Amino acid sequence: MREDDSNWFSRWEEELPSPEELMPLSQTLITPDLALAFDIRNPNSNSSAIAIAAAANNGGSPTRAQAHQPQLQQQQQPAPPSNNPLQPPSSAQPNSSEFGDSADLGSGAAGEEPARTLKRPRLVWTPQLHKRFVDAVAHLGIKNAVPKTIMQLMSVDGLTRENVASHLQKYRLYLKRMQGLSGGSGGGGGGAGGGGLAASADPATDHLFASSPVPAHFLHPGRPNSDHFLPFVPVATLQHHHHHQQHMAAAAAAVAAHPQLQTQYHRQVQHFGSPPTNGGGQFEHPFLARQSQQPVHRMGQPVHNPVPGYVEDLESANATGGRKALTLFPTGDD
DNA sequence: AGAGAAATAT
DNA sequence: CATATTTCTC
Repeated sequence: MREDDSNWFSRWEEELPSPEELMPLSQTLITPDLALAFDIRNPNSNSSAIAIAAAANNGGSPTRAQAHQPQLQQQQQPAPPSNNPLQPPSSAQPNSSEFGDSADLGSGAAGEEPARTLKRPRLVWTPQLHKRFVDAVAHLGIKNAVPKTIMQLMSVDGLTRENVASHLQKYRLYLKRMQGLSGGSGGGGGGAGGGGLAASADPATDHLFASSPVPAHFLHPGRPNSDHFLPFVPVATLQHHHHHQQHMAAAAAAVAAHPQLQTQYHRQVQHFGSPPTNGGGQFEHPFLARQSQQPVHRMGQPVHNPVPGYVEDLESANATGGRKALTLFPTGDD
């Protein structure tokens, strides 16, 4: 499996770029937290590139649009209303900013602990997040691909075992499905491979998974077949005539979440943001005190979150310089 | 205690 | 309706 090790390493970067990923703005600016810590004031202070994935469930909306997933990307800034509009992700450069922000899982460790019993908002599995998930699983191997390990490997703050477990379940199902129609009959080896889009039982579900290339042998353990799947990312299901600003809000893996108690109208936001860290695994950042937690406002009010919720690139990719992205992972293959 | 699968909620 | 969350069981 050493081979894999080296492989995944290089693969990691390759798999990073996704059409969808590029679309959303993945600009990483100075986080409010950071700014505060450094006492820096950015004129543009729209820094908080908070990608808020709001899942608007229209229960009784007259508007009957197809099953869309209205995910809004909002960037709110704690500062004055003078908000700067979104900036086009002009630079397609991978943000190598790795700042660990503290995710408040509904419980601020910063001195405010409203309630730890608060229910966690819905987690939005963005392609990126999923990618990370897949990567983790891939690196771990199906064998060790257990929720706990995966979760730990992902180092995604806010992610809980349940989340992973649940997703893992789905993922396995997806894989199984793929196996079924790809190699099932006749051994057309790799029929569904590249395109893989040919037959999809669940367009929506598959779509997400399709976003991330299957590491490889995922489909058939025991057979180290290096069937390379084409990096071809099926952008299927892109049949929207309207140009919306929405799309996959996937700027980053996560978004700021905060306990907004909305009965039915849910705009749950999730805040994540734990980069793979460096050096040694996952540590806490001595700096960046978490002063997230904003006072709970009454609902109905546009809550600006002073929360240091910002997104950033998931992976730190490469860097010849000398930074190791996700490394030192106990691949633990015995 | 943890993982897997199913059921439920949103 | 699909997805994610929650619960139960092994």
